[in-house]
Amino acid sequence: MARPREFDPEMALDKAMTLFWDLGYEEASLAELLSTMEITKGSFYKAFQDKHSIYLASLDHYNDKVISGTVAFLSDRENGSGAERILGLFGKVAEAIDHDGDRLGCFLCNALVDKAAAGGEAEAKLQAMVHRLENAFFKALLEDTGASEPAARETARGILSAYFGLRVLGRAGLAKQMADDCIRQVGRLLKKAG
Amino acid sequence: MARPREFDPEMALDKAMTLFWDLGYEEASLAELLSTMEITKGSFYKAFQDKHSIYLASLDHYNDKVISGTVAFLSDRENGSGAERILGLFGKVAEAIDHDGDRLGCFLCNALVDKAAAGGEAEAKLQAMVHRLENAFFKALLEDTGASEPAARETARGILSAYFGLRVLGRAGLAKQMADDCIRQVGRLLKKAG
DNA sequence: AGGGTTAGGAACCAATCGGTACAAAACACA
DNA sequence: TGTGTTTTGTACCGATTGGTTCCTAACCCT
Repeated sequence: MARPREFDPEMALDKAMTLFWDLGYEEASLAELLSTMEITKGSFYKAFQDKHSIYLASLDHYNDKVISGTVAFLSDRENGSGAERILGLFGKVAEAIDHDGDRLGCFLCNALVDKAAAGGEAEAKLQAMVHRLENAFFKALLEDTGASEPAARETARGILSAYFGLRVLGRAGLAKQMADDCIRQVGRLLKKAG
Repeated sequence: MARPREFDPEMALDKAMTLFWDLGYEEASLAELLSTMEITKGSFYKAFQDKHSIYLASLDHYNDKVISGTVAFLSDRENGSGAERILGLFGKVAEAIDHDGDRLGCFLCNALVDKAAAGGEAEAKLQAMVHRLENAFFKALLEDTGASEPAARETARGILSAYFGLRVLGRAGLAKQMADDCIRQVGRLLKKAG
């Protein structure tokens, strides 16, 4: 019935997400977005409302892809006990850092700090993602130890903050030296109080 | 010998620092800088080289004022044992968050994530500040327990990541609910392995 | 009081910002 | 083969970006 679009919207969104992830909201200019998405302005504004809208869409995309993947990993009993899964997640992060030299960090963590995103819809999305992560830690902790719910909740939050801290250090380029030590400390939190 | 300047350069720098702290590098526009510093363009470019230079100066200023204050607090035996001082620091952070509703977070932490600052001189300054903090934790830990240096180093890094994580959560507006739990977990890290 | 020197402030700058308008192009369907 | 519909690309928009110029104002010192 009409001219078909020449690009895959999801692929384009994925590229946009990566750019926001790397640069933050303001620093990712429209021009850079267009070039990395490999579309032109016309297509951009037709497919995605405007810059702010595609930023929100990028947050959702991150939630759907990355956070969901992380939560799934933390929930999957095939990855070992709850504590093993949590340590496994940290191990994967550390590996990405000093194997692939990852300096992107975590989009969620970066966006939490990014003031341009703050307020309104974005903040609500971010907080929802944080709670998803927290609950994934919480459930993993509850599962393999007989810990009380309040104790597991507390530990989950401690691990959550250690997680964000590690991602900050990773982005700063310092985690290569520190990641292993940080993870061993997370391991201590997992021992018998979890 | 000449016309005296009508503003206090250190006060102005302090204002600039706070704006960068709150908004990040890009988001803090020159216009906003000028209005919060209460000077005009002429004075600005005469006293401080350009935007990037005053950003670097702001980082130094933060190091001199805030980081130094934190390190001093962590070193001062009048604030209790090493572990008590560390918990005291976290307590102060938590108090700022749910008493004054602090959403600024930590400039160091924010800047570590801010890509606009990344690379070159800024990154070196940031890493130096991180190491100052790490060493302050390390020394506090070494002091009151008879822990080995490697063990204290490891714990210091775990605490460092928990610290940054808490600051991220604080900036996200989530620490009000989580701060106490996070701190109790830090307390666990301080027990006998520190 | 006057000269030397510096700060202050406004006018101006090109470049870039995000966003819009609109015509040409490419398809589906009749 | 049109015809209607949607995508695509480009030209254009005002606003704002960081930065420079340059004249005037204000001061210290002799």
